[in-house]
Amino acid sequence: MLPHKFIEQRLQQAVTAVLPDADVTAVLVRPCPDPKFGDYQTNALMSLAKARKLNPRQLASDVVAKLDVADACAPVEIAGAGFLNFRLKPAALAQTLQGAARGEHLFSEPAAHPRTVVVDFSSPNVAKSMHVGHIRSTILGDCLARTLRLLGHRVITDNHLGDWGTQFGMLLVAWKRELDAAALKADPITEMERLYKKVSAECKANPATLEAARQELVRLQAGDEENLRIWHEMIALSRVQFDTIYQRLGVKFDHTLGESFYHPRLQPLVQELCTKGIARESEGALAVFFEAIPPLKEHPALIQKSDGAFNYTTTDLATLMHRLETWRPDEIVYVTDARQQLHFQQLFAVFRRWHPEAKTKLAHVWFGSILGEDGKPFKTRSGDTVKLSDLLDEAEERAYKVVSEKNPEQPEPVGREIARIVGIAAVKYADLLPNRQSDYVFSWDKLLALNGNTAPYLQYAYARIRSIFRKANVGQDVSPVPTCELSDALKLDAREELALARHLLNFGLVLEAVADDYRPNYLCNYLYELAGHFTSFYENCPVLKSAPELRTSRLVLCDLTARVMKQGLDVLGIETLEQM
RNA sequence: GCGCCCGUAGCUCAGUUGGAUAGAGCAUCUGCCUUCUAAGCAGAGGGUCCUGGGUUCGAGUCCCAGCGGGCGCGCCA
Repeated sequence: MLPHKFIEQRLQQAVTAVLPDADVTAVLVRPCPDPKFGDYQTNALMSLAKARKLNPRQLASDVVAKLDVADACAPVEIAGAGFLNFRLKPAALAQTLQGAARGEHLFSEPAAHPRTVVVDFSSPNVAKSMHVGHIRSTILGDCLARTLRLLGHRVITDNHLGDWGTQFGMLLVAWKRELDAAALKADPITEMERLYKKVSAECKANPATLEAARQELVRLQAGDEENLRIWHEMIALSRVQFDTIYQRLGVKFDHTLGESFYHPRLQPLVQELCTKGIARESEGALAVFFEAIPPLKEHPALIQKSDGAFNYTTTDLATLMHRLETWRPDEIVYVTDARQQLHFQQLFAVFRRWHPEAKTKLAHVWFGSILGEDGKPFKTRSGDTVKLSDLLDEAEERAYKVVSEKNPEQPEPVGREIARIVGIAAVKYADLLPNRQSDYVFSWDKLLALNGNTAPYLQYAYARIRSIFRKANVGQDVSPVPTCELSDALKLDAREELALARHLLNFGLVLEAVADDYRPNYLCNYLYELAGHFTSFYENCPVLKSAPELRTSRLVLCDLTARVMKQGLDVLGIETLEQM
């Protein structure tokens, strides 16, 4: 068991011994903010004492009297207003590191109670190009899925494609009237976007075109053969584009069930909501009202439009039901931008009223916008949305410039491959580093900066470690992370060694925090600190030139750092490089 | 009008159940490459955490009011 878990368990037992009816789930152990206090601390006793009007220092000393952590810690210290400070015994620290070096763990433990979690993210629209608006959902969602998987949960990723709706009526009109077959063949998305742009302008100007679009949509929904064929073709062409992007990003989905998949379920669903008295007629449409929920009182959810068509609340309800029936998840996570908060509040509220018995946790994980350097929504110079493929191309191109400047003698193909990995990593990292709820300003210079909290910096730290192993002649180059020989005792004496070692132990804690709060930026910051601790160690503690025993000990530390860095970056969806 | 979010160093941003002396990068300044990749390290300066109240042992974090900004608010998704 990892030390902090051990301490936490013993601490909770001690608290229970002193206060048998206390809820100990919030009695947690955290790393100390300053190493001078120790390795771990708890401040839970102070809030516990406050809630019960006890003297916090007295409670702390009562708990300490019942607390036995001597296996792992030096005597526990009561500090300040009632903190408990824990200091790991050197043997406990070394033992944990050695367990990791033997491959028994990598500073995290599988969840005690694995859950089934559906993660819904990305969701691009058919016949349109993926653009910057999809990048955060895609990258965040993928990262959360990876984190949950690493922690031992059963994760199902589902890409809810926008493949149904009014836009297809318009597209069908334009497709039939003025499709440029050659252009379609050359660049399908651009042609479909051209068609859509043209016809949607026409619809605004000319009611007859709008009516024609409506009729095409009705025919499509009624199963008209030609319309279905065209629609299928649009989906197939779009998915080629999506798959290309996902491949570049290293993102995979277990399922891609578009909106159209749920179409047959919508009518019965609406029927049921009406029969159960949950939905009712309002201004010609069918709506669910939330009189009992103050924030939603003024915001009923429409589930059928006055023209009889369904909207996205209806589809999302059907999707939700399908997921419950198919996968029986404990939790469903929706990764979308902030503007959809009201929608998800409504969706969840309808569902709770419909199925009050359901225990499934529903989480809307929302994020802010990507802004240009002018502080306005990120656009190209000409004012168009930035295509994701262009963005990734530019990232790789800019990364190549940096790479070849740093390493001019590198053969071009090698440089290109490094640039690909660095460029994609930089874009992803820039997206994961800010608190997801804040808007962030997209800046190439910051993204690809070689110093500061960026992907290249982390990758560089990793590459430096790997370089040590090449020079050390331990392990083979084919194995990205060789296991090095272990001595029985790690020698952790230098300040830099201890700081690095202690930081390694916190990896699992951070992963859990990421999963609990859906915030990958915690992991970004952890890895940045890890890289910082490592480079300090690297500057001050020679590895290869040290005496044999110390050399081995330091190689172990290097190896563990590399493994955590690689695993951490992998969770962020970022590849590592053996050489930069 | 109502709701959600934001306001932290010159700039861009972190800030884990409220917790110990508010952090990082950039920019400015000072050192460090015959030594495992200097894409680096060590150090310095720089703060009314928007304002004003409140809660309490303790508030950047919670509550109330105000100011400034972004977004959303029935038939788009």
